[in-house]
Amino acid sequence: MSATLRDVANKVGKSITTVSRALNNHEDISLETRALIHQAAKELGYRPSVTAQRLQKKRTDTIGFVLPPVSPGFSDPFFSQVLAGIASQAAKMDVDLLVSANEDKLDDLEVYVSHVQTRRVDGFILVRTAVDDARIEFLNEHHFPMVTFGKSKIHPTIQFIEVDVEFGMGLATEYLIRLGHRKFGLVLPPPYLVRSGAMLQGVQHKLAENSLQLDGAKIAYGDLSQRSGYHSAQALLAAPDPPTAILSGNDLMAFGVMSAAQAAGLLVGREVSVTGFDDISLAEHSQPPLTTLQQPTYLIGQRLCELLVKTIRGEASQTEVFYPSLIIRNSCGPIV
Amino acid sequence: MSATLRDVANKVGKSITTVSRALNNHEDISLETRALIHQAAKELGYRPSVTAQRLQKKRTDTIGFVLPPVSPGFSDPFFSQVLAGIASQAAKMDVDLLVSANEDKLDDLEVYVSHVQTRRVDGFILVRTAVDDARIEFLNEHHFPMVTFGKSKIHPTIQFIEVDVEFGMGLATEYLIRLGHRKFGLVLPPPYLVRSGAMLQGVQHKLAENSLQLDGAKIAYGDLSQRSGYHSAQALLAAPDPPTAILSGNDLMAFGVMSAAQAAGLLVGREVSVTGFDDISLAEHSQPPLTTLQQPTYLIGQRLCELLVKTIRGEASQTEVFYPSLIIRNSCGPIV
DNA sequence: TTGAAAGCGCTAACAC
DNA sequence: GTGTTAGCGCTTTCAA
Repeated sequence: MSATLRDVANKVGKSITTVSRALNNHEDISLETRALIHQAAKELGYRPSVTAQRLQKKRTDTIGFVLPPVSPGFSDPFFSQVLAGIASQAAKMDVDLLVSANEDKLDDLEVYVSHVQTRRVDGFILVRTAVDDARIEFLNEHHFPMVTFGKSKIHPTIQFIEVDVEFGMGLATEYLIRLGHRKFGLVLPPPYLVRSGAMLQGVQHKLAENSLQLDGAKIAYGDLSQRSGYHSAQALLAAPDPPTAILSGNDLMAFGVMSAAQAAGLLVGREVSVTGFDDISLAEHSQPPLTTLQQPTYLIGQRLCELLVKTIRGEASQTEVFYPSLIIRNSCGPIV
Repeated sequence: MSATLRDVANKVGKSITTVSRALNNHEDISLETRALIHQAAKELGYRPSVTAQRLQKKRTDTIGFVLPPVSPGFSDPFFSQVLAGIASQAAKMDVDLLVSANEDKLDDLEVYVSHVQTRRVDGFILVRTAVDDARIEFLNEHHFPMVTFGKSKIHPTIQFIEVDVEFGMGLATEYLIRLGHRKFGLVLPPPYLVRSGAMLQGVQHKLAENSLQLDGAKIAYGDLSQRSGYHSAQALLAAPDPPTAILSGNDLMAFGVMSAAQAAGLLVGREVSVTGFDDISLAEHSQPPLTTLQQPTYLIGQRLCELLVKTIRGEASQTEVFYPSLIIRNSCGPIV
């Protein structure tokens, strides 16, 4: 098949070792031989076998990413973007990206355990940090490198990239208050996600600052799909004294919220205001275009990867916090 | 770190060879020793090193998937779904999935070349089959296993999974004709994609069957993003004698088309009809909900993976063609 | 039924 | 500067 070190060695009449070192540009090989060997390698189309290198180096130069569970039919465009960022950065840093999914309904954790035990990857990128996160627990116990998207409250020392969602939701809330809204509804991500609680706090703090408060009955939890946004909003809107503004934990749910409002005969942006979170590309072209919180999705992916690889390599690295910005479109309007 | 064969061998006082064979359930090891060894392995938490296995077996048990180019800010939910399907099937078939992206604007092909040369994967899944596809050309030359999503006209012998888009577009066209439409516009995928030409044919054939024909000036090509759908539709709608129905090559562009129509003051589903292709989950909740062609995205991913792995393993396998079905929602209506 | 030995392709200590 | 030797963890002849 493909040329090996031995082939190159034979061709130039040197030992395998010499060839290896020449190709890795070690100083102890004469410039002359180095050039000779590089030349020969090129002619033979030699490329090292990564597998052999991995065995010898006892590293995989591979990082793992487990797709958030997808009910067939639903997938979050947000994470596709993050993944694209990770993949691009991985190429730059010369590591491979191993993407996995749960084998059907197997426990999420199984995948991580298996990958660790078989030494398939050098570290993991975790998304959707949970309040009590079994993955973090497990990896931490085994001193396995990881970075998380969203800081873990329980393990604050783990490297992370964060979007300050509390700040973000505060921004949206403030905006809605200025528009005159006083009755708010929330459609949050599942409560077991760290992000969910932070979002709630963001809203509550901002309301408190303005001497307002949130009716506990006006908080709904979805599963991040439009469908769940739709149903949550239906309930919120059907209740007595319905909210005039609904903040959603992600854009997908916000789309569902808008649909529900429209199905209820409400004009979004006039009779009811809706905000999202993420600013996926669809948000710009929804009907009406969605007011939402933008986060640098692709960049986040890149940073996650960079942080992890640096952590693995023992290089200096630092966590990073992004502050989302409010993108004002037409899904919110002044209270009538 | 983690236990190796040697550790197990030492523990039971047998040779490494015996342990290896016992663990792989070779018949030539007494049931007794086998049980003993399995027991010991379990106690030590032994798991084989995949890297070592790969070196020895000269296979990587890994398949490659290169993300379609993503302009940061744009990513097609359709492919996230496909990817999820691939990943789930990969887990089932016990192979790893290596996901790559182009390092910035490097030629798409580079990634494939590099992976082949360094023997990183055993085969590739290709999406977005092009009319003249350099990737297929290259892999074929090197006798490297691959499956494509969408049959290649030039290399018809390569295994593929196909959605009959010609049939699909025919379905949509027929539906629109029945609604009374006579003036059609098209927003197609880039012409270098096999799919683009097939879609055009689907429309043209159906029109011809009904003694209608398509004005060449009413064909626009987008890049699969909403944005391009928007601009294409703007042009189509601004021209003299504009179409009353616009068929789009994917849902994302259809969203853009709807936005453009709405921006031009047209009521989608009444004054202008729009269809999409893919039926991504957003389609159900767009405003208005999009009439589109459904294809079993997740399943397609699974089949692609299955087909590739079987091909690699030399098992019997067969290409498969899916026929999309028309999902009628509210973006189309009778001609007024 | 079991073990010794070789080798997958590479890197790294240690000599010369 | 360069080569010899060993070894990463595994599978697989081939003997015993």
